[in-house]
Amino acid sequence: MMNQYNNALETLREKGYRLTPQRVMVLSAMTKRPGHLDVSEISQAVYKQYPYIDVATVYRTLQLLKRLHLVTELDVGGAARYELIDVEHHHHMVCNECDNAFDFSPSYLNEFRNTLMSEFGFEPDLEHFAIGGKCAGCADKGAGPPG
Amino acid sequence: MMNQYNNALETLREKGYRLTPQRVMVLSAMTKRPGHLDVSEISQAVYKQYPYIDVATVYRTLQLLKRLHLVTELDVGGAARYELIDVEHHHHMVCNECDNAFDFSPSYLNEFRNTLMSEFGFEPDLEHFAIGGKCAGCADKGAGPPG
DNA sequence: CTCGCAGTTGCGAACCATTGCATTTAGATT
DNA sequence: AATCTAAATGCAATGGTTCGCAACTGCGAG
Repeated sequence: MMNQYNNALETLREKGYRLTPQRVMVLSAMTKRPGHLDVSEISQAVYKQYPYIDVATVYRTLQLLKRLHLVTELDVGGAARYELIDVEHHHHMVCNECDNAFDFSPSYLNEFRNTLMSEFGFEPDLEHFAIGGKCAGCADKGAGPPG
Repeated sequence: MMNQYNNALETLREKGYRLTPQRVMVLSAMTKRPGHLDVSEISQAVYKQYPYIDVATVYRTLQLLKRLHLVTELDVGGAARYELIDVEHHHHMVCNECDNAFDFSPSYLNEFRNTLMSEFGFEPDLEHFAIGGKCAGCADKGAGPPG
């Protein structure tokens, strides 16, 4: 069975990127603790194995993995969060109130994508797609006035 | 005629927010120089009138205006850029290659919004909406391997 | 016109993320 | 196993943005 971890390592190797211990540890940490992790969570996990890794390296590794479509980045609210891409990959709705993230299928965006491409020749990057809003659980509060 | 500047001031007042000189100057600067401005551009413009305003205040003002839907924020690539909301308001496609921003009408998102709401009860915040991608002018380059 | 106070500002520090550069190293070659 | 070199790391510095808190002020009440 070809899991996300091995798939990621294989992809790196076959694209000519080095399999450094740092990269392996980042991937390993993300595999052991799946979900939407921020950089400090990933770093903490790696520190347990190897306390000397630099944050810059973690950031650079995540950027690389993002460029190769091996992780997705969630940019809504506070520190960015990362997640290994599922085989069955999906997008995110992030609630501005409770900060929970929900998944939705890329198919919902198909019509939108097609329109942008045919009308403007603009090819939207829907790999890294997240949308903010208010989830079903959170009632109407909004940006209230001060008084 | 009720322009964006006066409309913004009026909205602030009627929601109970104070019309401080700093806020007025930020709005004035954005009115005089319309388009997608980053914080340093806005600050520079304000400095000409009043050199002692703090960047934090500019940021806080822009956050407030954003919450009130008086400006839109563009978060793609480098420093965030802000723009007074047009009466005929629109969204942005930002090219990841050349960094240019193009507008598109909210109507393109209607179907998408409706689907999210009916399927998940999730109300997407499409006021602050920007999408990255590759514009018609920029050819295929992509994330190439190192060698 | 003065008073009072919640809303704001300025300042400094903190935080998240990125970058330049010297040093180290993965992995191919011999 | 020793060598080589482009790629990657660590470190320190930088840039963009946010936050805590004390001082200040817009504006409504008296």
